[in-house]
Amino acid sequence: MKTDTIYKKAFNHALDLLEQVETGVELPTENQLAVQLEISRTTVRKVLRAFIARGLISAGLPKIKLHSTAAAWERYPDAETVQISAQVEKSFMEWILRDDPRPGTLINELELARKFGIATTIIREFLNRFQRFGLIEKRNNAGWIFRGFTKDFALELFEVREMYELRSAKFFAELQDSSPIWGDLGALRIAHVELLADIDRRFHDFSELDSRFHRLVSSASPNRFVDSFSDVISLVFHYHYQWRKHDERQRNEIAIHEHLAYIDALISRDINAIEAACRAHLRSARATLLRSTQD
Amino acid sequence: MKTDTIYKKAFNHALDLLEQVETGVELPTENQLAVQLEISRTTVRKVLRAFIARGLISAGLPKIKLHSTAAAWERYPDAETVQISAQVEKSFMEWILRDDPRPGTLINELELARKFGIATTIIREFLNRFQRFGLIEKRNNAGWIFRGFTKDFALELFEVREMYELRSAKFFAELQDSSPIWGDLGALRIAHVELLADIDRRFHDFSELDSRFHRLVSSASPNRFVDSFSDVISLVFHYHYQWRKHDERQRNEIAIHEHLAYIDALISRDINAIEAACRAHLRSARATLLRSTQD
DNA sequence: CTCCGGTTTTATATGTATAAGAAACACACC
DNA sequence: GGTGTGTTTCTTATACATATAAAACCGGAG
Repeated sequence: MKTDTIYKKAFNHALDLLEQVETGVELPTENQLAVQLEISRTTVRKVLRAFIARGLISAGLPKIKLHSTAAAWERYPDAETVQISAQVEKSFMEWILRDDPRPGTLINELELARKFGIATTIIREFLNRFQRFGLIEKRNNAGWIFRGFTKDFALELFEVREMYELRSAKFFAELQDSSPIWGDLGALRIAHVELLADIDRRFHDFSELDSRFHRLVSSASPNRFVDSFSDVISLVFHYHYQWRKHDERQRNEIAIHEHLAYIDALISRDINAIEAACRAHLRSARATLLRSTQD
Repeated sequence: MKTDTIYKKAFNHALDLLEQVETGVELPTENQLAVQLEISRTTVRKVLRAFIARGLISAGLPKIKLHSTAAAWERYPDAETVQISAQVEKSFMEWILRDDPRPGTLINELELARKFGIATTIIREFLNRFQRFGLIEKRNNAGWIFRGFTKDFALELFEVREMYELRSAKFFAELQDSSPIWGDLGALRIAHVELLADIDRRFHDFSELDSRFHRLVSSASPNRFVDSFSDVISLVFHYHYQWRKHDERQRNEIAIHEHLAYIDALISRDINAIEAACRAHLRSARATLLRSTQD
């Protein structure tokens, strides 16, 4: 059966909102809440019923916030607010990082399902979607093979990444002055500088910044195939950073400097400078990745 | 339950093989047949049992081909020899071609399942895999949207295709003289010439030749991401050719000439000539595709 | 006629069941 | 001891069931 993670997440979210209003105030309509919480009215009503049952709001109409005890404000744990299908990727990647299966290892749907404590359907669905990341391969009627986090994988990944990144960077430089994307780039530059200033403590925040930056660059000229490749890169880097922790701080510091050079080149709109900065960054990112491959 | 399409296909295949030997001849072992038919021994045995039941071969060991009536040689219809999951793509694309849904149309799993006469599980699995073709998009908890065979789609597709094709062509030109791929290219050239000679009758054979040629070019420098994109192109062209039939013969004739020029450029190994021929071909392919988009 | 909340319908997410097929095991024979 | 068939076990492909969530429908009020 479908899990009620959406409801639980909405419940927590609605509780946050409710906390911020005074006792006695009227609540927004169901439709308004549905829009605000980005869920259907059906679920909003379920949340409201729960609130009423807990004595947080009045039962009649219009609904009013009531004064209530602290216990009634109990939230659902975060783990219960994510859909199973979303958890699978995490479980799967963690399994790879932990068990470090050899390239060529057979992946068994049932075994994974048992290991992760979920139904095979979900595993299958996940594997089918995950296929595009190039780390697994399907053999008809005979299961899946883990291809491994190999040198080939890294090289092939970067070959495509370089094509895409250079393409996007060139489009970026041609953006109108009036484009709001320049503002986003400025904000991102500041975020980089701030992170750099506090690098010793916050170095693991870089992974997310990295992903944001590269997505911004490609957003200058949307292309569904390029965009979808960003997911591949994000995933690989997200987990890669966890894979090789030992010089993470230093690696990230270097990467931030490269990003800053790249950002400044973009701002200068000098095509040659952009290409140089972009290539320099990719070269060093590839070298880092290659160092942690499996073969 | 799982369908027995593998068995039926193997049955037909084995019947073809059996037909070619004389009555009284001993059959290969089960293991040998398994290798030859590319299936497991379990299924080979099922086929052999069926053959025995039909009086085609002897029951004891060693198994011998018997003389039997024409009726015993009945085959399973082709439609029953493909796995359901493989049929879905066909049904789905035909649905798109026939119903011509507007971009933005909601796709309903249950409705499709009923229309195609299969379980929703399979539709879901298909949609998940099909996502990468960029024609549909998933909205969480709210089904799928058909994005349409639009101008944007064609342009984005060709942008990536051009990057990939130029890259592969360059690698191709650097292939060692001794590489067997040159032989394949020669054979493909001949196939093109032959098709051209008989273009009036065989013009629909071009679609397959097109796909073979582009795959050969990219095989010079394997890259899983590039290769996987070939599937996208093949699919689009395969169905696109069916979409706009009216000047198909002429379009294909032109494309064959472009291919020949491209092949000759590859053989010459002249980078500039290759790039020119490649771009020329892609430009015309894109123009053709654009003419049949939806908006 | 637009928005509201009550009610009903439909669709998706996830679990479970099972036949078909693959793989492993076992024993015999040359 | 390798190869062959009989037998058993395990895995995948597919169908089906059901709870949750989304969407559609509806009558009433401002």
